[in-house]
Amino acid sequence: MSLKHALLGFLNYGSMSGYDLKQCFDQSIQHFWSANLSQIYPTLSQLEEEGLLTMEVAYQEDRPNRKVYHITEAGRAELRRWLREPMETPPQRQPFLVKVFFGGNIAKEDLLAQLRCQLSLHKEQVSAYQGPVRKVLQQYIEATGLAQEGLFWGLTLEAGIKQKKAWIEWLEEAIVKIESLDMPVTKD
Amino acid sequence: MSLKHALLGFLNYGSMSGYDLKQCFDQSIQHFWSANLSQIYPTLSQLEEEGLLTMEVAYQEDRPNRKVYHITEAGRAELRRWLREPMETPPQRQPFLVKVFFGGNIAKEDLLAQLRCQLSLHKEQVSAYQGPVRKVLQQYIEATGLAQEGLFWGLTLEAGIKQKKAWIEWLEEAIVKIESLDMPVTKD
DNA sequence: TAGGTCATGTAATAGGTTACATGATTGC
DNA sequence: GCAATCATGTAACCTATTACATGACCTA
Repeated sequence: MSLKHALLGFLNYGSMSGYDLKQCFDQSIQHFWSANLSQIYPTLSQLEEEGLLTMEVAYQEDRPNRKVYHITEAGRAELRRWLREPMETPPQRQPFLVKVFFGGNIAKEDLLAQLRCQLSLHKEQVSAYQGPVRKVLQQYIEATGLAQEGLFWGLTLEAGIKQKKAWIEWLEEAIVKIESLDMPVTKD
Repeated sequence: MSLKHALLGFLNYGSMSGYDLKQCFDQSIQHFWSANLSQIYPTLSQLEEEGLLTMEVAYQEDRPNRKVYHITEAGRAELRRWLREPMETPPQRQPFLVKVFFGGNIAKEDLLAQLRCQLSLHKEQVSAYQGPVRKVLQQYIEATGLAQEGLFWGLTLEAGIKQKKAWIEWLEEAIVKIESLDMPVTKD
């Protein structure tokens, strides 16, 4: 499970609570991975049981107490083991392509509306990646002073941007092709 | 759920058994969707209960009997409803990028090995898409005589190829960047 | 005779989402 | 007064994967 290893990865930078980890996810890897608190908390307990983390309660006044997790040597070893482990390319499910595949069942204009909607969403996202997301990553690099890792973080963003751009290109071409198509208009 | 609607989509071309549907999946949409028989069978029963399909047993000698499913008017309506329904872009989880993000924890050569492995896998897949997968799709178009839908099917293949090519480009660039990097070699 | 095709399923497990629950403090 | 932030969780549900079960026929 990548979630486990992402948690180990962040905790290897420094000890944190589940709540903190959620912020880390949202601020630095949300463009290719996300997790809910309701998934993070039980997973942390599990990692503790497995001896990959230890937990310590930080008592606070005025605020709820925090459970601060620390990575163990076994945790570090497991992280490195996983990072080196070979992997295949997991099949990417694309529900949108299911719609295109069966697009002959609806009117041309309805299909085009779908494609145009996806196009604008992907354009928004790529703008976000190139603007705010990149900015937050940059701040993250400066805050941690991890220049070396900053390069890897940047690479993951580049990957996201490339993917989005490929979608945009394809959508634009698909729209043109479908527009110039003779298709029955009456489908209800 | 896209699986349900993919099943409806195929059954709208013609009545089939679960086993047949599995072949349809493997022959025409496996590059963006896949399903196991153990998932298809219960889903078909569910669709029948919902009144979107009807079932008829085809008795056979020498072979196990087949359960042939037919789409109903309600099923067709549901398919069209779903096809027109607006959707966002589902977040794509990329476990490989998690590895890159935390790549600073392993030796440069180990990371490069991972990138090169992914590169060769994606290259293999894009070749398959441009060769055998395209061929099978072409045969499917000829067999069904559905030229109009053939265009949509082709578009989904193009999308897959674009995605793969984007990955390949990114991997090649990433490899070059990481190769020219000064990194501590000793990580165990 | 061993493995593949045809044809159906169930059960267990894993991974993720959504809803629900609690409760104090801070800012508008 | 109301929403957001901080901080933790549980429970139900959905989707998908893997393993298991059956059994006949066909091909190498």
